[in-house]
Amino acid sequence: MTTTARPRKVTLRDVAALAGVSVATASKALNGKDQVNEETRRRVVDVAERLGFTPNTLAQSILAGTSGTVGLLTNDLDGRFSLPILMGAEDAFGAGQTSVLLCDARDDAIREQYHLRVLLGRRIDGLIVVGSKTDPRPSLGQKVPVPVVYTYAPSDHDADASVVADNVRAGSIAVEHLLATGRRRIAHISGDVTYAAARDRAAGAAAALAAAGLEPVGRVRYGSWSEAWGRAAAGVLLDEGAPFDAVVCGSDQVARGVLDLLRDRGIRVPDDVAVIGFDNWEPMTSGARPTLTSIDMQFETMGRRSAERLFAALDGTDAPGVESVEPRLVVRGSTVASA
Amino acid sequence: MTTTARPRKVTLRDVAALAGVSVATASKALNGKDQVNEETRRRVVDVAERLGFTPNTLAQSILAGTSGTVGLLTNDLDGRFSLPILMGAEDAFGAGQTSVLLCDARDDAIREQYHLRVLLGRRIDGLIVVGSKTDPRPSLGQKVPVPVVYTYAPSDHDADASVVADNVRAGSIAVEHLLATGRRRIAHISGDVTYAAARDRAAGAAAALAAAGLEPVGRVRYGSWSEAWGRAAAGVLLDEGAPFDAVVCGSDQVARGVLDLLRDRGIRVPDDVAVIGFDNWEPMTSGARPTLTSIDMQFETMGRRSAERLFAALDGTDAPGVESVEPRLVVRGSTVASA
DNA sequence: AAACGTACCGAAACCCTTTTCGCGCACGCT
DNA sequence: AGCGTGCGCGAAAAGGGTTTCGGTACGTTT
Repeated sequence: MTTTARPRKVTLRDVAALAGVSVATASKALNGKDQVNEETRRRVVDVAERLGFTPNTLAQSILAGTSGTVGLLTNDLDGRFSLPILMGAEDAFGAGQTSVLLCDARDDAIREQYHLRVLLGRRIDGLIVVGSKTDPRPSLGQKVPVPVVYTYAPSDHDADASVVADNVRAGSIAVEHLLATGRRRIAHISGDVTYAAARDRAAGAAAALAAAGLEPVGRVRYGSWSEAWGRAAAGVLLDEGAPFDAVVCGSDQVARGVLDLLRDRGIRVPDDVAVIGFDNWEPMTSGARPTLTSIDMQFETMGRRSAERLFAALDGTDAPGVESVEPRLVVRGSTVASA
Repeated sequence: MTTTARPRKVTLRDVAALAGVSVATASKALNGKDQVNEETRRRVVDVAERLGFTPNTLAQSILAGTSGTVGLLTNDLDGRFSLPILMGAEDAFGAGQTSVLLCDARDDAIREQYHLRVLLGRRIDGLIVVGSKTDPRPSLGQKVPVPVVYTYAPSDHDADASVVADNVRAGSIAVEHLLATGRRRIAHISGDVTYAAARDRAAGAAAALAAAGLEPVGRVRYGSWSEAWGRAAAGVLLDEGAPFDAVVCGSDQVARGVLDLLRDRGIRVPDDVAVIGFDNWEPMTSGARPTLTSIDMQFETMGRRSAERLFAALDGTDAPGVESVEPRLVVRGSTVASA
């Protein structure tokens, strides 16, 4: 238990003293301000380096009025959606000199309030709130004295700024791709109906079908976001006997289940039936046989955009409202043979 | 572009003024110190509430000398391993009044140095460094003036504090479980040989086999951490003809591939062959047919332990050294029929 | 009535850095 | 020699909160 007394933090005063100048001069020397002799500056910089001086950002912040930090309040830290968003945001901020304070509220309003207090106490310059579902979430309201950007889940208040995935568009893109590959009889096996993401994707898919003057094969089958559901639903679909040449799946996991069952039944993909998923989740898409075509929701872009809009809000140059991020089609073997 | 002039932050001075007391009294009133009349206290608290006063933690920190924040420096933000660690740590800290500053160095030493400077500038009280592989990583050295805990990847310096997954033990546990279910001819299909995790698990498995007086079926087959590799290796294993009744797989993804190929070849799991994976990654284990028995490396526990050790180090009551977290067996259908 | 105690309150110092402003000094010019 | 000029540096204030210490007012004791 050698309590090796950690060296007291070295302060600007120490540097100044050792360099034989005042703190004011030391400060100017280190910050590249003029009004300081080049020779003096060298001496100060030298001492600072030798002492391992690091300016206390806290003290700078208190004076500047801005802390150079933002809060990242997530509700779904174990989900795989919030992670890329987090990455994108951290990336966008890290490039500047903004640091990220991470909090996980675990979908609990009490915890959220608690974290909010702490973050405000730390004088964050802004806040990004990451939802756990795509469904709109209650706004933190106007009581928060810093700009807020909601992402993944939009705020239910119009005047707030939100960045969301465009699930409706994603649904359309999926169907349009299937149509482009010559499919005409398209079934839809989705996920949990209580998720707006499931319903939105279905709506987009339906719209694209209607625009092409086609009828869907059966109605959308909702269930859960699991492979088991994908297998079960695909089995039922086959047993019902209505012919189909493509299946839009609510997520990559569901698609994976569908693929497995089709394979079991000896149905060739993509020759007999094309399959497409959502999320472009690499472990699912690359492990599948054949590899899975999917719609990437661009979570990382969402994170970056959230950060960018937060910056804009800090400058006072951000129009509130919901911004959708365009999804991206990633073609693989489950829809196109050569891919 | 309604630049709604955000309300200037309300300070203790404002509260004091409005309550008709000095800042000192206001401070004492709000912090529950004695030496303040109960009636005065009520008045101050009341005003503070009405003004939405939040004490400036930065100012408190500058005085206290400790910031109440810790750095979480990860190198693998997109990996699924660091995330639960992060959660565990955030959880352990969030319970107290410590906030987490998140940085992603993306395995780049330059970026790491940069982030380190920033974090030290922000006067973090401690630092957790999350590696991207389980292989030892270069120590940040003694230059860092705050306690550091390395996790996932241990530091290569003995005097540092590290928290790691016990991959050797995990390998042994896997084999012991297979032996307990009556298996005797055990093959091993691993992942990328350049990963210490792969080699450690293999070593543990080999030790457990040897302890039971058994020979492995063939040598460990290294490849990559993918389902495709699992399928390929399982195919080769079958074609070689040496009988086996169990396969230890380097990861859940590899196991999934092995399961798929066995299924293709009409081999029954777990009746003919048992399969076990590592990581207990839910999307893999639950989607597999049958569901996959796996060894949970307890990442979340690692995160929590890292936080706890960091706390201990702050108290000066932490012995340096590497601490292993005990893995946990999770039995499912791929090794036991009834499960 | 004078001395003493006590309970409250407030001025000021402190933490660390930045920034403004003024001072002193050396130099060049008249 | 005297004056103006400009450069280099330092004193001091600011920023928000906590804490120490001194002071005030009131009630109590002798």
